[in-house]
Amino acid sequence: MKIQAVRGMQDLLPESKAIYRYVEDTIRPVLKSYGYSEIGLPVIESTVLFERLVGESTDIVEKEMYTFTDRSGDSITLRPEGTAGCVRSAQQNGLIYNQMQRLWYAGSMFRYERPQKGRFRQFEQIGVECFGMPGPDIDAEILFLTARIWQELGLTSEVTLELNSLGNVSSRGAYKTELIEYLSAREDELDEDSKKRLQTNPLRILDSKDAGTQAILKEAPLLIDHLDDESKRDFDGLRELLERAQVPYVINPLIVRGLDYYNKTVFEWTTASLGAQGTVCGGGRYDTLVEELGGRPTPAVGFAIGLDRVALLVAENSVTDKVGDLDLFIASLGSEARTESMLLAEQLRRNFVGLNIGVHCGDGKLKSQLKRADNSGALIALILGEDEIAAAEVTVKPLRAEDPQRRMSWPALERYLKKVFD
RNA sequence: GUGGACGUAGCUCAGUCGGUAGAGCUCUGGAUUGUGGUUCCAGUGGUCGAGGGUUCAAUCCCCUUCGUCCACCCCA
Repeated sequence: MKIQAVRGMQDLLPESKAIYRYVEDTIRPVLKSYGYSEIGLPVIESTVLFERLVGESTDIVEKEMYTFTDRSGDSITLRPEGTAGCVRSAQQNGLIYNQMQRLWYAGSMFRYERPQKGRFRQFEQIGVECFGMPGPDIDAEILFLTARIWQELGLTSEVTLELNSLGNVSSRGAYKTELIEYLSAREDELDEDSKKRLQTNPLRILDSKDAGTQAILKEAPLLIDHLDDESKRDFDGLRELLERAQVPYVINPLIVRGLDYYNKTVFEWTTASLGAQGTVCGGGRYDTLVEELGGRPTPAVGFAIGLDRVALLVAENSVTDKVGDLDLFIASLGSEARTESMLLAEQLRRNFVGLNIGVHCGDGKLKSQLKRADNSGALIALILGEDEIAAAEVTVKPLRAEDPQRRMSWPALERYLKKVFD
């Protein structure tokens, strides 16, 4: 019986890993350009942290967490999302004591779900959390920021911004009773999940995909019509900023998000090209979370980008011109020449930092070595054989130009490389 | 967790109405004792996902299981 990867875990082979790397390398400078600082957070947290902050009745906490008892008997959980840990850390380390913070992090999250395209049990997120700013300016900023990221990745036309406001705790509470009242009258027509949610988490019924439930919801009261004055003012303010910055969006009054901690502004960036897993980025405000952890009341907003999904989009949309890994390939014939080729490579790596140099290891016909040189994308192949060793020279063979190959001494080679690669 | 489709060479896939399999790409060798990208020729490579059942005989039929994909669900 062969051992294979655990269900829901994916191996990123060099080709796809390169896409992830490209996505990260594109996003990182954008975050930096907005003045956000990177923070490193643990993959494991106390189970209670998620129970408390994400919400006991959320699906994530109820049935999707990787929870274990460690050797000392403590209940620990592989983080299913990043915000809780970030809030914990910011709080514990005093980062948000009387100050504003703009933080970001990248890493793996874990949820025990049925794997699907764009959904894995270990998945990668880039998360952003901002503390100490009540909005709506900061809300607009992170939306500008995300829009900028899609721009840089060439995904702007693939992606739509959907916006909603959940209001504050009391206006949402008032709305909730109204919604329950409305839905209870038609309970028989609801799907099974929604019936259950009527008791546990009525707002989640809003984003049900069940056709019957959707039909009933058409007539249902809308959250966005029940906002408190402050939430309404902030939401209008956010909309104005988006419009003036010409960031297109649509209002989707049914966005409620599956984590309990959100309030006021919530949003999702969605795509039509990823099937059922269309949310590529999601977030919103969570003004009560810090307090819930025992801190002072601290307004906060954040979002997470699903790297795996973005990578899928990039793979589908970008014409990734296959750039090879190497600049220079060194072929050798015979064991003496092989030793020399290793030493030459070391010397060149020392003198040409940043140049990617591959050396052929082992025996092998020159023919196949050159074939490999060609596939590596190298501009130039160097050949070292008995003749070259005897003359203290090296054969330089341009692979992408019509120039003929030439023999030259090692110092001449360095002068030549300097000319070619500068 | 529920429903459906699918698992054949490293990859993409064909095929066998039940008699143990084939193509393209890759890789290796040759045409070219030390010269790639185009050709041409040849070769390596498969317990036909795993386990069990029916049968003289199973890659094919049946059951179970694992995995993948799609939808539900969930959300990034």
